[in-house]
Amino acid sequence: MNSMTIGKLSRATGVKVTTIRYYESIGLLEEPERSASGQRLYDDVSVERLGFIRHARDLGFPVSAIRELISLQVEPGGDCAVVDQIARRQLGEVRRRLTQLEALEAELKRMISDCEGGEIASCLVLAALGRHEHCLHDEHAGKEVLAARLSE
Amino acid sequence: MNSMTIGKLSRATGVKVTTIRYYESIGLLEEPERSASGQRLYDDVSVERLGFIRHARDLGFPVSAIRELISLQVEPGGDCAVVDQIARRQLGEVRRRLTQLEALEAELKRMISDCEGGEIASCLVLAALGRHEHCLHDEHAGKEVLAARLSE
DNA sequence: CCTACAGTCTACAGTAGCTGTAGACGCAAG
DNA sequence: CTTGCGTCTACAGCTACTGTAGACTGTAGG
Repeated sequence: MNSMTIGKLSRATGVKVTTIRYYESIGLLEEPERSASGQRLYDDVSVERLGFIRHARDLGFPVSAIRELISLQVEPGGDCAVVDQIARRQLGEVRRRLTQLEALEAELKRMISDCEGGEIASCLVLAALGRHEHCLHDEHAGKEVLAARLSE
Repeated sequence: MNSMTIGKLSRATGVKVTTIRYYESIGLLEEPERSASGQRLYDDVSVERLGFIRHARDLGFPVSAIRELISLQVEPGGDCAVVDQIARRQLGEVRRRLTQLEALEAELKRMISDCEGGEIASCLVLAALGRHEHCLHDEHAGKEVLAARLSE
């Protein structure tokens, strides 16, 4: 018998118990069997599925994309191009963030190296944060990429 | 007279009206004067302050850090080291994310280039997502950096 | 068999950093 | 005077979870 409780599934996949229940609640994982007392019972297939979800999440795929990937997985006769497109979109996203972060790293590095210590009144980090008109977000720079929020 | 409504402040700084009100509600911006009819009235100093906040947010500083920076700004006799430390912490964060994203980019690129089209049943992107045991999150890799969520 | 304790259950609130909505009021131009 | 945008408050919603409360279950030791 290959049935396990939610805790074992959690340890097997590295996904927290609460997160597993959350995935079930939003329909990413289908509802599992229950024991007589109502505890969720999973099997090896569940480990596979949750591993897939976790890996996709770790790669930064949003839940909506994962939902799409799962629905595609279910009909194995379909065209691979859709999957490819989702992966490419994700790669584009990752590259966009990389570009942003590289710019941020450069500016932070510059700010910090300019700051030679001393009193706050003359702190160059604070000054740099104030000098917003010459930095990333110049209204006329036309680089929308940089204007996008980091956390997006 | 240099007084402006919230809409003008929004246009002057590139911060949305709703976001300005949100910043006020969480105490990042102090409550402004009001007109007789209750509309918020700002001045050039407000533009400075909001610009500072926006720039710091764009650099990825969390609101809590910005709050700290503002409170430091208010007492100009203090030591610059605290500011420096916040900036360095932020730089560390940015670099951590850069490392993660570079790894993700590599894996996504590999996944996509492996996929030569065809049917979903044999799609290598989906297969790669399933093959979680050999990828970023190998339990024994010991690289916690890579295990951290992208969206953090 | 009893007790202790870890594990599980549901349901709901909280997190960050906003965005969107509803419905009422303000203000300037035609 | 009306049109239409701007502003107001208050609250719900977003993503992807995390944390909490309070009750129940399962198991190992004594």
